[in-house]
Parts: sequence; C-alpha cells; structure tokens
Amino acid sequence: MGDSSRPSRATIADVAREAGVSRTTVSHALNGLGKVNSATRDKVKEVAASLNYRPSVRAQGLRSGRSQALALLSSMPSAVSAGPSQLGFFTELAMGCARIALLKGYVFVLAPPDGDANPVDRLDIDGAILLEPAADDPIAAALSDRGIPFVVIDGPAGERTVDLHHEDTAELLVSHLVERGAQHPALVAGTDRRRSQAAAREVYEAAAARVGFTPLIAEADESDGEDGGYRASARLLAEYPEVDGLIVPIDAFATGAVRAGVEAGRTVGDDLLIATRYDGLRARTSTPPLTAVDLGLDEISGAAVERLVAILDGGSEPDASSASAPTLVVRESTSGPA
Amino acid sequence: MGDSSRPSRATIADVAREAGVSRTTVSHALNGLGKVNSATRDKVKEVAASLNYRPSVRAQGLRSGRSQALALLSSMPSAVSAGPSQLGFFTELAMGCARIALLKGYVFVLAPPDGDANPVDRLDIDGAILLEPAADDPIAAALSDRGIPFVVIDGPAGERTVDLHHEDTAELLVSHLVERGAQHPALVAGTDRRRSQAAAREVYEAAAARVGFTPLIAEADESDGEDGGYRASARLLAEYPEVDGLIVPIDAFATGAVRAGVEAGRTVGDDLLIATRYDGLRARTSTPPLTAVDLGLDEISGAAVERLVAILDGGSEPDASSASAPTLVVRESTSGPA
DNA sequence: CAAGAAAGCCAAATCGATTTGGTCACTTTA
DNA sequence: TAAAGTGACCAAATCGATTTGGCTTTCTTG
Repeated sequence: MGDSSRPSRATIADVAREAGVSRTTVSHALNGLGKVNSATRDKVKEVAASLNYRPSVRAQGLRSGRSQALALLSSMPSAVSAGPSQLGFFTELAMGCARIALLKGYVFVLAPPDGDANPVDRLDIDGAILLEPAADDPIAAALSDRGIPFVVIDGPAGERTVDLHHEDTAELLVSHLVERGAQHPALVAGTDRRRSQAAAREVYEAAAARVGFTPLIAEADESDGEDGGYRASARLLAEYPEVDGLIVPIDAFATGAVRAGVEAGRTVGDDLLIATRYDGLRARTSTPPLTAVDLGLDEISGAAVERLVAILDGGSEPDASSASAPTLVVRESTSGPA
Repeated sequence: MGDSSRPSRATIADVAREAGVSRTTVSHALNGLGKVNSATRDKVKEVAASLNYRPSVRAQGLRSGRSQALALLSSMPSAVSAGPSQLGFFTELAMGCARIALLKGYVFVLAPPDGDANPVDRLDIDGAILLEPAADDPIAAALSDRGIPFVVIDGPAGERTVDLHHEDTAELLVSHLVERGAQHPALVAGTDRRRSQAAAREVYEAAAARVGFTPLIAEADESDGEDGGYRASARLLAEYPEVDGLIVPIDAFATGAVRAGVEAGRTVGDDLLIATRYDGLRARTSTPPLTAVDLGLDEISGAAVERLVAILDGGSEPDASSASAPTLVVRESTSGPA
C-alpha cells in the first residue's frame, strides 16, 4: 500500500551537499553537459544513486517551459462520442494517441469530453490533439488563446489536420448498399454541421445523381443519441415505404434505426439494409451486427501525434501521411442472416 | 489551427505591474486571501481579465508540491489487459477513473501498460491507482519509493484496496454452469499467480467438492493470449471428452476455448458451455456470444478514485464502499442458440 | 614568458506562482 | 496616552531544477 509517511524526496541540493559540489555541477554531471572532471562526475552519479535521486518533473517543467504532456480534446457531446459503456471512438483514439505519445517521450492526459467545463486551463500540456472541432470551437479558441499548438483530427484540410477520409468512407457505404441491390437508399444524418456530416451528404447526393435514385435525407439531433436515430428512421420509413437501405453514419443513430426497421416490420439485412460508419461496440453487438467501416484509428491517432510532436520538437514535418484508405467491414445488416 | 507565434502568456508579474501593485497583492486579490481593499481587488481582477491572465499550473504545482493529477497504472502484460483493438478492461477502468477524477478536481494521466518501461518517474502525479499488482510489483515499489500514495484495485484486502469480488464472480460462473446442467465443468486458468486466478481456483475446487464433480484445471500462459487458451482447451477436451463446461475467466483465453470446442466437434452453448469473466468486446462479439459477468467497473473505478482523493486531500475516508455485487450476463454460450 | 585557451567549478538568475514576515498608518481599548 | 489591534500593502523566500556568466587554475603556444 502507499506509505503515508511521505519521505520527502532527495533534491538536487541534497545531492550537491552530499557530494561536496555545487548544484550546477550536479546538474552538469547528471545531464552530461559542461566540463566536469570524470572523477567528480562518477562521484556525483554515485551519490545521486545512493540517495535515490530523481529530478522533479515539476521543477524541470517550470524551468524549461515544457511539460512533455499531450492531450486529446473534444467538444463533441459525450453521448455521441463515448457511448454508454465509455468505450468508443474517443476512447479508442485516446489509447492510440497515448501509446505513440509515450514512445515519443510524452505522457498523455485524459480529458473526457464533459460538455460544459473547458479543461484547457487546468491542463499542463505542451500540445493537444483536437477531435472534430465545430466552427467556432470553444476548445480551439482556448488553445489558441494559451498559445498551445494543436493538431486537428478531422477538420478543414491543412498542414495541421489529419484527415479521417470522410469522402472515402461515405463512398464505401453508399456504393456498398447500391451493390447489395438497394434501389432507394436513404441517409440518416446529424443536424450539426461537422465535416463528417457534410461529406456524407455530398457523397450521398452525388451517388444519387450518378446512380439515379432520389436522395432522401432524415435528420436527428446528435445529443438525442439512439432515440434520435430511432425517431428519424421511423418517420422516414413510414413516409417513404419504398426505402430499402439506410446509411446511418452515426452509430448511436444506427442502432436506433435498426429498432425502427424491426418495428416497421422490416428484416434488417434483407429488405432493409443498414450500414454505419464507426466500427465500434455498437456496430458489432447490434442485432443483427452492423456493416461498418474500419477507419484505421490506430494509424490516424499515430499520424496526429507524430505531426504534433514534429511541431513541438521543431524537427522536420513527418512524411506526408501515408494514411491507408478505410475499409469496409461487411456484416449481417447488409448481407442477410449468416 | 494552432498559432505558431506563441504569445508568451501574461504572468502574475505582468498583472502586478499593470495594476500598480505587488505580486503578493495580485495573488491575494485573485485567490480571495489576505486583506485587500475591495477597490484594489476589483482593479486587479479587471487587469487580470484584460490581460487574459491564467495562473501557470506548472508554477502552482512546483510551489504547492501537488500536481492535481492521478494515473492508472498496471504492470500486467498488455496482451491480456488491452487486447488487439485497445479496448478493454484497462481502458474501461481508465475512462471511469478519469471521469470521477475530473469531478474531484484532478486530471488523469494515461499510462498504457507498456511491459518494460516503468513510467512512474516521468509522471507528475499526486497519487495513483494500481491495477492488480503482482507480488513484488515493480510499479508498486517505484510508487512507494517516490512517496506517491496509491490505491490498489484488486489486491490483498486492506484499507487501500478496492475489491473486484473475485470470489463472487467465480461463484457466479461455476454455479451458473452447474445450473445449466454441466456435469463436468473444467477450469481454464492462467499460470500467473494473481488474485483473480487464485480465487477462481479456490471457488472452483470448493464447488467441485460441494457439488460432487472431479476438478479439472488446464493452464495457459497469459502472454500467449487467445492461442494459449485455444491450446489448453484443445488438450483438455481431447484428453477428457466428458468435459461439458468450461470456466475461462480470461476473455482472451475464452475465445480460444470456443475455437477449440468447435474444432472438437462440440456445439458451444449446447454440449459445451463456456463462460468468461470480463464482459468486454471479446465476450460480446464472440460467436456465439459469451456468458460473462458485469463487474461494475464504473463503480469500482469510482470507489478507487474517491478513496485515493480522500487520502490525498486528507479528509475523512469515504463510506465503506457499498460496492454492489457483480451480476451475470447470460448469453448463447451457456444458453444454446437463441 | 606573457597572452590566450581550456578545464573545472560555482554563485546567482531564472521559470511563475504562493507564503512568510514584515512596514506603515490608523483605530481601539485600558 | 501608551499599548494593542487591524487594515492594506509589499519585499523576499520558497518550491527544484537549468543556465548564464563568472572566477580560478593549469596548460599551450607564438
């Protein structure tokens, strides 16, 4: 158990006193800087080891102006991003980022999307990865305000944006439904104007024109979660019974759509094909399991962290991200019962 | 995008100069301490706002000796804890901890289990939550060394341990198989000597004595993951064909066990019942889905954080944790095809 | 051999906040 | 009227490191 008699850790001054040298010399000796006699250097190292000295990360941070910490931030409503069991898109990205960050010598701070409270001021970070910022994103503003550099995952294209390949993803979904024989695929979208939504609409409408079906778009509010998707889909199916496919990018909506389909007497995977975007817990455990897209989040988070670290460490930008294309994961919701 | 011209943030000295008072007075005014004329206080606040002043978390940390940060740590091999898609037990706990920690005014640092590197020295934390430490756990040693208080999830019972209810969990699994008619339930366990394993063995053997079946235990190495579970189960089923139930606490082993069962010509859920412990992605997406236990990780992580914060803030210990008992989630692997 | 270089070491400044221990000018109270 | 408060403020110490700018010696080298 944690010892409650906290033995105040040895400081550089303790080492200096014990070794009979100045703090400067201790610092130089331990960091391999300056001119230090090798005998002195050894002596200092020995004393440091015997006192079990470790430099204080806090003090180093204050002095150097860097904390060697990064964070993943998002102002998305957590109902959408996290899901009921805390597993999901945000979490998966966070773990991916954390792993790479650690390899690069940074620690990773977890700031769960919390709705109102803006955590930026309480975070001691050198840089951040910002997930899908809305226009006028408050977190983006706070970061700029504090002079904290950040990389965006899924924002307007640019030097500091890592793309989520929304167009490709949407294209995969639409083409797949069409290939599977859907004559009247509809889109169930979110009301808020993020890039993923815009891309889905564009690609969907382009496909409608190309293939020759009438575009039908239902909308629901992201923060309503599964129920929102359910209601939008139910309305859609009631009003347009000819609809035989649903593209539902937001997975919380998608499970709602399944419910609506079943209640409307449809057989999901047979006379109603449903596909969603994020291949997470919801898609995999839905009944039937949902066709979804493997977005390659490991690569995405890795690319984001690498770009951020490149900016922070001032080195050369990493190679143009060889981000592999997203791939479809076909499941029963578009391929009928196994 | 992050602005690369970093405008060095306003410091308390800037505010003091601008307001024509000393740094002391600024500090007192902003923190509501000391005796400050209310006109002066207002003036200081106004200047602080106009300069967009925010105290440096780094400097506060150095001064106060606290970083207001916590971390979840584990020395378990990540093959077991994290799983291929980074989702899992560790992640679920981390997100739970992070949420509560944030509510309590702490930020949460993510330190993915990384095998060799001991992250403790690079972490600026006030306290930690340690997951399932082995005997002579290196991370536990490092924490004690640095004088960092920690709470254990799943360790020897005590003031600073939050229990995972292994006995109850194991009991649930064994009784369930017996109830479902298993005559010869076997146990597939890990080789390493952690509490969960010990509890599973004890409860299993007690049940064998009580109910009257011959205990059969197969072992596999945790770090072999699914394959280890597969091989152990295959051997077991080949040697003891009468086995009609498998208790496989480690979920990675469990999916291996399913594979072994199928290859041995069994029908999982019918003539071979399989149940596992952690109700995560593996259990839910296995074919067939696995009966598992809802461990109540949200409550566990909440209790751990609350206890830790109580220790750190020196307040009274929180009420004896009213940790609710784990509950069984029955799925096809023990109840036959739907 | 004197000027200059290099080795070896250290005192003090610095990072940005909080806290301690004052000073000074006015009240109160005894 | 002297002693004791108290309101308002500030200089300097402090936290624990790194870095700047010396200051001595001891070589080199023209």
